[in-house]
Amino acid sequence: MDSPYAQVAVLAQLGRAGGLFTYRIPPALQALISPGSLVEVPFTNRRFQGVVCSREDSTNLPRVRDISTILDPVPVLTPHGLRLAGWIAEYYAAPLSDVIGAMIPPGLGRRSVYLLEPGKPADGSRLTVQQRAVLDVVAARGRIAERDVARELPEIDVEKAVASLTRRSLLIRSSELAPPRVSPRITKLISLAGDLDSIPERASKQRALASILAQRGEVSLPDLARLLPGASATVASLERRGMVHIRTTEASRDAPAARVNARSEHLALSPAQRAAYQEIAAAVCAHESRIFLLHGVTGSGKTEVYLQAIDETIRRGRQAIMMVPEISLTPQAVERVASRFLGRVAVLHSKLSDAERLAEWQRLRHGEVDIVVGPRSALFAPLPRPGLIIVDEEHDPSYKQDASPRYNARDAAAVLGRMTGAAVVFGSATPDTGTYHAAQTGRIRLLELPERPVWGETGARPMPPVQIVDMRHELRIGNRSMFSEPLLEAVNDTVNASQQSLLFLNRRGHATVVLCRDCGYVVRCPRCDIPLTYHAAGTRLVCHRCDLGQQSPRQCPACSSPRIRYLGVGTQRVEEEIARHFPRARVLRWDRDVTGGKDAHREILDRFARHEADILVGTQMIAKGLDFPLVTLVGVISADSGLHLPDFRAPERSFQLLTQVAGRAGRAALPSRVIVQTYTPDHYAIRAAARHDYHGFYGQEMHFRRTAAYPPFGRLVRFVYSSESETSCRTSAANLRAILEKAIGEEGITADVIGPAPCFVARIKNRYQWQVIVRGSHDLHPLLDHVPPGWSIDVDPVDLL
DNA sequence: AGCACGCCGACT
DNA sequence: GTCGGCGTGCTC
Repeated sequence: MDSPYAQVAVLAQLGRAGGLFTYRIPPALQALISPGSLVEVPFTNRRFQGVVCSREDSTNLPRVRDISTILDPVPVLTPHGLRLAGWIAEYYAAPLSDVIGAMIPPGLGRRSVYLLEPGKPADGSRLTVQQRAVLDVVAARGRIAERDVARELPEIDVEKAVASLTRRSLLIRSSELAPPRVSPRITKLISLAGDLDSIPERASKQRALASILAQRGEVSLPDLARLLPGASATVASLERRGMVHIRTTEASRDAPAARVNARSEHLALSPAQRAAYQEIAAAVCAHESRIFLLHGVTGSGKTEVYLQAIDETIRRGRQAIMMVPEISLTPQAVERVASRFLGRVAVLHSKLSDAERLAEWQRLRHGEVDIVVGPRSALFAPLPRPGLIIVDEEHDPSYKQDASPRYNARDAAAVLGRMTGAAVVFGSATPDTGTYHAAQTGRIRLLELPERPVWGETGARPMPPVQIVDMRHELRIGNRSMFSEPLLEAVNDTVNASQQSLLFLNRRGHATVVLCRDCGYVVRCPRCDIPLTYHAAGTRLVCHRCDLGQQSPRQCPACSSPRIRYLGVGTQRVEEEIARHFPRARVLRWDRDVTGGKDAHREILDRFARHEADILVGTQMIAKGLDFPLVTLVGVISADSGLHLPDFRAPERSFQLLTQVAGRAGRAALPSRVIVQTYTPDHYAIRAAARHDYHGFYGQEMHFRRTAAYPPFGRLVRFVYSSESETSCRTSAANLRAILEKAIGEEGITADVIGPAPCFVARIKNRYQWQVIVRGSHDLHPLLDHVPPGWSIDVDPVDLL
């Protein structure tokens, strides 16, 4: 235990070499430091945070510096967390320090603080007035945050003075553990305190606000602001008149859980659900790290199986992780967990501030909650004894992180399960073909829920029939609109029946291409080369890759023709057109362009759920996990978008998306249907989705994958090079190909090299992207050591775009 | 990330 | 002849 050295993963982007450095543990810290400890270490003239990975008896390095301090008495990584980090770093060829950086919450320190270097007084040095002033402030305060110095000395260029001082070691820059400064979210609640009629006629805004209050009673300020822009100023005026009463409350930051006011009870399980539950529960009880694939059609009640398995886990004193693809898109599933296990759930969602995230992390670490729900990072929750790890919608590509470390949280979950003896459940209606293949070959246990169970008195809920509409036929009969006759009729019937429709389109905005009718010029993003998309709001063109916006041209930039045409459709255009066809129907749109406050997305869904609209138009965001009982029609405007992308998984993604969207229909007892518009009605992915036939699709897809040696019959590694110079991409890529071919020979691996070629996304923000892909039947890791720096390495890529 | 060392154009 | 560009490489 008294090994004098430690390997420390330094939490700074220190290029390659894994970011691991050896430090001496000073005697005073000997008893305090163990693997997983968060420490501060000197690094050149600065200090960084680092995590101790191991203790060492000796070192042969000529110069080893001392660990400065220990920042937290409790290790920030559990032993199994450290082992998981090691596996991820190795398997995904990422620096260990990057992996550990991703595993501990941001906001765990990283706050820049200055302090005087001990034993290096400033006196002998020549200092500018500015530098002197900065030193004085730091000396007076001891440790002080950079921004606080700037605040105290507004007239001084603090950054410049500090740069000079740190260069001479008169000041050193270090970081300190930021205390979780979770300031309470104060909400003002406004109510009417006087007589509405005493407000003068001409203060119309005040009268309007007061009448809202008269109608609704107490209303929160944010809610008022939504109803009446500029409400806070109006409230202030009313307050001066003594017309309103203002009460402040501390809103809970535990938003999703807090919204749930009633604890829900377990539902009765169908025989298939019960069988699945019992196998999972048995594995949990036996501390057996089995992996299950819970394959259940949409609406088959996978969530209820998860919930009861979680219950079993926590009753046995272990903890559960439930991963969901993207939390803002699956509010309903999250709320079910929160309401079933009131007060025992930490919800990690993307909108948490650093301080909030840290607070949730601390709650988990201190054992205050034993269930964590969140996106892929939930896998890193600091749980002492995980007993169950659920990966909901396991096929979802968002489980793969698209920046270093490029890990797949689903596959890492399996590894963590093995390390901790936790049961792992992958759930999906449309499993990843690789996962299903593993289940077929017995490497993981397959649990099937083939039917939608009957709950309560509502009767059977069959899968809705899917009608494929051939849009080529619609063109032939003279219908050039985006809606086929059958779809229009169906929407009409649904509106008339006071039921709801979902219209799905895989594309935001208004028109997809802005084109000159005379010369064919297409307006493109100057940085990414892709056509810009027309958004009706503000007549702006937006790049869907880099978000750059510009005005739509009045005339062609190339030939000055005024004949500008807008081709293709997006959600905004569908929304407008549908409103034109059905003027009496109430239409809502839900996509990434939805603006407004934090809860704007949620509000749209809530309004739709309360039947405040008849038709919801959306992108693939509406495909996931939503459950609206009144939805009896799902329309897919164009099933083809995405199907023809240059990626071998395009059919699989299309099949999954269509199946998921279709699954939004018929969640309750009402008869429902799905209409799919397509120009390729005979494509096997579309036909299989229309039949709700996963196994049929799987069979065809496996045949193709085997022939092409693609996963799961082969392994892939993708290498991407990015540079402002296309030439440098080209030469680097050619060089990499040669290196890889040589390495394949040397290592005796069966593999081939695909490329080099520009990525499908050929340019992003002025940087060209080139890729080289290796496809092989062996483990390809031995090749990775040969790859020169500058290449991003993606092991098991989820797309090749 | 910084900051060094190290080879090629415009200046006292 | 030097000052300075940022291209590779190292930091325990």
